[in-house]
Amino acid sequence: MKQKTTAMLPLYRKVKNYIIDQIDSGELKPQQKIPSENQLVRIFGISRMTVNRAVRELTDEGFLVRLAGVGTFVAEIKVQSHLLEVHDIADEITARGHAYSRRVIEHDFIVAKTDILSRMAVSAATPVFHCLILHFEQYVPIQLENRYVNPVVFPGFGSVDLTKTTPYEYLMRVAPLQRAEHVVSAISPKTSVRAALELKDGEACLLLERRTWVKDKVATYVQLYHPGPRYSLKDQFTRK
Amino acid sequence: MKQKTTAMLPLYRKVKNYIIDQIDSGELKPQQKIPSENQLVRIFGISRMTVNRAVRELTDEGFLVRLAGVGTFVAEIKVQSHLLEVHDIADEITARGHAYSRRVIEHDFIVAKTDILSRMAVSAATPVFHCLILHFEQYVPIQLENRYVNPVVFPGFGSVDLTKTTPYEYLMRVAPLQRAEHVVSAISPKTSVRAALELKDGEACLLLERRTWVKDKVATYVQLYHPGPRYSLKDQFTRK
DNA sequence: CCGTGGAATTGGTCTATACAGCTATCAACA
DNA sequence: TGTTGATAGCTGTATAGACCAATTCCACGG
Repeated sequence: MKQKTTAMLPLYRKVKNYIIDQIDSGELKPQQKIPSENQLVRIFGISRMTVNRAVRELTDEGFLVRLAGVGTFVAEIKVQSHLLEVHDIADEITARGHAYSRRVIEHDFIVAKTDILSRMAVSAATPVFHCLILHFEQYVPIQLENRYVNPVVFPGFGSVDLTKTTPYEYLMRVAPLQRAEHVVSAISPKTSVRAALELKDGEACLLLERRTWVKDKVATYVQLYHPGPRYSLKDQFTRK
Repeated sequence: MKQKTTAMLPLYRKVKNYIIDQIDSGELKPQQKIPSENQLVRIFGISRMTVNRAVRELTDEGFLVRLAGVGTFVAEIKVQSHLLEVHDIADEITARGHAYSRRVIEHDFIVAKTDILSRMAVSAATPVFHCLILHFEQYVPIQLENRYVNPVVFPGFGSVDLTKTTPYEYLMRVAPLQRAEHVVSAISPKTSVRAALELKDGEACLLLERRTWVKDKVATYVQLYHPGPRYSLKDQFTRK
């Protein structure tokens, strides 16, 4: 029986894991310098070509940034890939040079309905954090954020001042995520959503549902409602 | 003045370009075997490690598939990356084990409206191919495909029998694409679309617009309409 | 006729070494 | 004081050689 134990991993994979684990655990933080190739050579007792491959691949994958003559550094958290990058809506809007504002409608600690619970894979006895925030671009509502947060992963979320910090900002600062799932669909909004987004009768709504994981636990489940006439998702890619 | 000419590219990059160019030009087709590492060593007169790096990176990037003891082959066209993979809807449905069928509503050679022309970056004097196809999953309409095809890139598209071949199948066979753009939005369908997709009054519609490029020319522009209640886009990613 | 056991081919990994180019530092010099 | 220049440490690329593992194929023997 052939097991993929750590012991039989190729050396360059071990080095990659060594570095990734330090980033995940927080021992290595963004901007921080990692050991040089020659230091890693000494640490592992392997050749520099092998270390080089490990570090180069992590760089290609976006975890590290290298600067010849200076060193190798942990990259800023990258949470994108795929069309659906995980961004802060506030950053996005200000990046367009537009005015951003938001209104925190709810921020509480609730026992969620069963459909939410099942999506978060938490037991019915566990209350979860919840918030409902309306985001404005140029004073026009552009996103309604209905978010559920797992208190096991983010125990401090209840005491965050969401008027000063966006959920994104807080969650990213506390724990880097490792997995995400997106579902995009078009819906006819319920009246409450329609009212919030100032949609006319019959106008459609783009719903983006996102689940993120931290250490194999669902960290958050969020429903992002967007006004159909004023919002679209765009994605480009070129190869080579 | 330092120019990034071909001459001063690193060797492994030259090998990568050599292979990619053969794929792009059609000299190497999917499934086809490429020269072995030792053959490339002889062709370029460089060391195997360098060839290995080139081929390994192309494999990581999805252009090639390797099989130890057998050889290296050109991968099936990968036109994904990002959430919005470019697939054949027919394959997708049959892969789910469902019945697939389609109805070709229109297939013609028209002078498109200005908004279409501008999206395709062709002059007003140039007629383009057009087709309108309704796709069914289990005999229920699931996608309305409104496609415009640049005759400069695909001169033979007008004479394809779309009841036997899907546009995707034909287009992919004739020319691999190099760039794509997707825009996802939620709309309230016009009556014609609503009727085709058998939507009830007030039901939303998920619109996916896609432009693809071949050799810096817009090859196709397609609008894909989906019934909101019966369709969603899903995307997952895990790192590591 | 079938299977078994090399041998050849191919990819996967690793080593030891080399040289080029870039950058920060610091000492020597004008 | 301010500039120059050497140097040490870093990444980037490339080489030649080696061993292993997976696969294919063919010759040989039952």
